[in-house]
Amino acid sequence: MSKHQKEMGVLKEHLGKHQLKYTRQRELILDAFLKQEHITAEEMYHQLARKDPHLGLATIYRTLNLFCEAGLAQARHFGTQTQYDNISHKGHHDHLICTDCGKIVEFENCDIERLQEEVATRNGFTIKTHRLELYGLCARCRH
Amino acid sequence: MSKHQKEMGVLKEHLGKHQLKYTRQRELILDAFLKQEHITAEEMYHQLARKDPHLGLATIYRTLNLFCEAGLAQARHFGTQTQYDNISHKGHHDHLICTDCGKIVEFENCDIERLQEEVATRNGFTIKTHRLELYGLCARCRH
DNA sequence: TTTGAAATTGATAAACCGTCTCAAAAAGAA
DNA sequence: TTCTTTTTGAGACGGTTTATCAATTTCAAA
Repeated sequence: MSKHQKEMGVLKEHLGKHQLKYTRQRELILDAFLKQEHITAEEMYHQLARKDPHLGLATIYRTLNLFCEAGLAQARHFGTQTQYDNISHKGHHDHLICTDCGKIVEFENCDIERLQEEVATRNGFTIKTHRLELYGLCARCRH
Repeated sequence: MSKHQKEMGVLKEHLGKHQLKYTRQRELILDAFLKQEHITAEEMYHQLARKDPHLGLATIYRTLNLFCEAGLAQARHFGTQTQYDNISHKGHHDHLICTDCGKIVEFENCDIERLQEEVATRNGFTIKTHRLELYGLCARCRH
């Protein structure tokens, strides 16, 4: 009995609508995915290698893309890799990044999020996720 | 006499600080880059092929990455390619990105920028640049 | 202006990420 | 069970970006 009844329901509904099948691999990958806020295919590959050493990387890519189509995940290109964000995981945090020492401070700001919504609405968009990074110098590196 | 005195100054200062040299290729690439709002390495490669048929693709990648380090450019990964944004072109533009069709809408929002400054100040940071990307569905893809 | 150490270049090889291919296996309806 | 369809795993593949390295260029010092 999984803890992720709701998400599993969403997935099964999507599978049903598209003549797709519910497989052991898809269940395994869904369980691992829902525990994360965001993950890359490569990370998941290593993470699941213990549970199923024969699970192929291609299957993980296929399945994460399937989750995107089902509305459970959201792909985001970060650096050279693709991050798959867990949509159901809220509390999105943004980053302040020091370009000198690499220090990263996480923050959350409701006012900014509200303004983002406004901008999106004005342009006919519906936001699913966002990414905000502020680059500069931290207090120590400014001197 | 270039039109881009200010940016060239920024580049030369960065070069000086890091024992790097000012070359014909870097000047050529900077000129081409500053005319664009954003460009890929491949696009620039073709664009500059007429002026210098022997200019290598690797040099373009190296130089665009150098511009990022100097604070003149900002890399953005979309799809399989990397877009190099011209920081100076506008104040700074942010992006609304449709995850379905890839459509990109640029926007600027002073209120958001002001709130960003507040967050930074509160954390002792001095912002040099930022990156804000809103991911979702555009009006057409929502249906 | 020449000299010489250090950085840069161009050409191409290599790495990297993600997708495609296809035979074998699994799912699921009848 | 049987049969059709989908999925899987393994590796090949394709496109983008980085690494390699000998030859060239820059630029500071003589």
